Amino acid sequence: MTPATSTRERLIATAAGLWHVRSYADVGVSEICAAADVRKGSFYHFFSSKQELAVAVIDRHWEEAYVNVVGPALRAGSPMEQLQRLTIGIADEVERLTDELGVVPGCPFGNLAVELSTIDGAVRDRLESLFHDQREMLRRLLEGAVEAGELPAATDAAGAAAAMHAYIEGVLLVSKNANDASIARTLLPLTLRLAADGTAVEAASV
Amino acid sequence: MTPATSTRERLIATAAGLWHVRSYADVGVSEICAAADVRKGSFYHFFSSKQELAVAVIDRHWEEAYVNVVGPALRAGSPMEQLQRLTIGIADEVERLTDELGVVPGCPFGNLAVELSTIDGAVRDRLESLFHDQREMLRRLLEGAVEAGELPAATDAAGAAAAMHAYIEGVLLVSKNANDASIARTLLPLTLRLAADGTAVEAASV
DNA sequence: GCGAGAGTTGACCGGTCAGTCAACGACGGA
DNA sequence: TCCGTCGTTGACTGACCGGTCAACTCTCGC
Repeated sequence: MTPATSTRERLIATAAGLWHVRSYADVGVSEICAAADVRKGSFYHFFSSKQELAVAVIDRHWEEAYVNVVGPALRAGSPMEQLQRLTIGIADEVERLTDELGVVPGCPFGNLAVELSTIDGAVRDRLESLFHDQREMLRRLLEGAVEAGELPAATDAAGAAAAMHAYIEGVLLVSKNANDASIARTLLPLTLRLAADGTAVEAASV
Repeated sequence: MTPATSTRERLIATAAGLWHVRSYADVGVSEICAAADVRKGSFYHFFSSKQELAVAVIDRHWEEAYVNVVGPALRAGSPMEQLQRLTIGIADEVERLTDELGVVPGCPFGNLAVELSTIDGAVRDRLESLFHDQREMLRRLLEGAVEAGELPAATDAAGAAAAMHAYIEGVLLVSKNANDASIARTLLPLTLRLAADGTAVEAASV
């Protein structure tokens, strides 16, 4: 018989796909089980609740995103080149998922954050820790860019990293609502503008 | 007896508040009715479905946002000053709502967009039209800034407006997940960086 | 051969969901 | 005075929700 992990893995992968395209609330445990060809009793053998599956799904999404998008972008080049390749890689992934799923699914983390952050503390905490890691990754890249002379020494790397992270989430949100992957393609490269020292444009007095 | 509009208005206001803090799926028609002190039969006298109420709630949120935030910001000053006051006004509103509701509620439009855009076409379409109007508003401000010499003539106003809109949505998303209104306060002023011509920073070859 | 534990099964639970309906005022115009 | 309409009421529906459970099978160490 298939190994013990197979059923559990199938549930995670199935839920990840269904929740990404629709929403956490709209796809119930029964539907996930049916799609994964697993009986409900088995589901609760592996997960104590729907919420616990959600946490596992979040981890799975990040593992896959790291392997398919983040890792390749960081493999070579100067820090700013890596950042640029990261934004392009995200746009590539949006297009790939759109073709695969027939709809622009948005960011799996942002989707769950919006739907559950004020309702489910466990999911919110996992997402917050993940967002923190993502911002840290961007911050290290920006600091590397400063060291390499690609950005001014006065750059606020942590602030810019937080802004870039928020921007990427926002772009994926509006692409999803418009159901238009080309929006991500167009807007994501502008992420780098947030790394620039904006003192000139921010100097306008209030 | 109270005029005909009162019950309907109460339902819209109650649903707007509950959905903003929690989520569309998590707050049902019965709970809205109970909180608004309306019987379910009356609900379906005014709205043919939960979805129809959602559309009315979206319109209501925009009316209020325009009166409380957008209108005041656009009342005076140069275009760039107006933009800057808009970002500050949004941060003010986030803090006000956080104090009032006890939690950072995020953007009511972004929240519904993420939760429903791939599920409910009517809600998606209303939000898309609203997002379009918001981007147009930003575009006009940016074009005004170009005319006033506050931005270079080569500025892509439409592109920058789309980027700024996405950025604001993203900032509200991450503030909500972190449940920290100060994030919005810190990040929203950086919106203006997206208006700048980023050719220098975007020039890094891939 | 024989337990033990992991994995599986399908029937089942109470509760809640969005939505329906027939009956019942209240009230304004004819 | 009567009637039509707008609003209201509360009981009701069928479907589905997340979750439970006892019984069963399979595999593996002993």
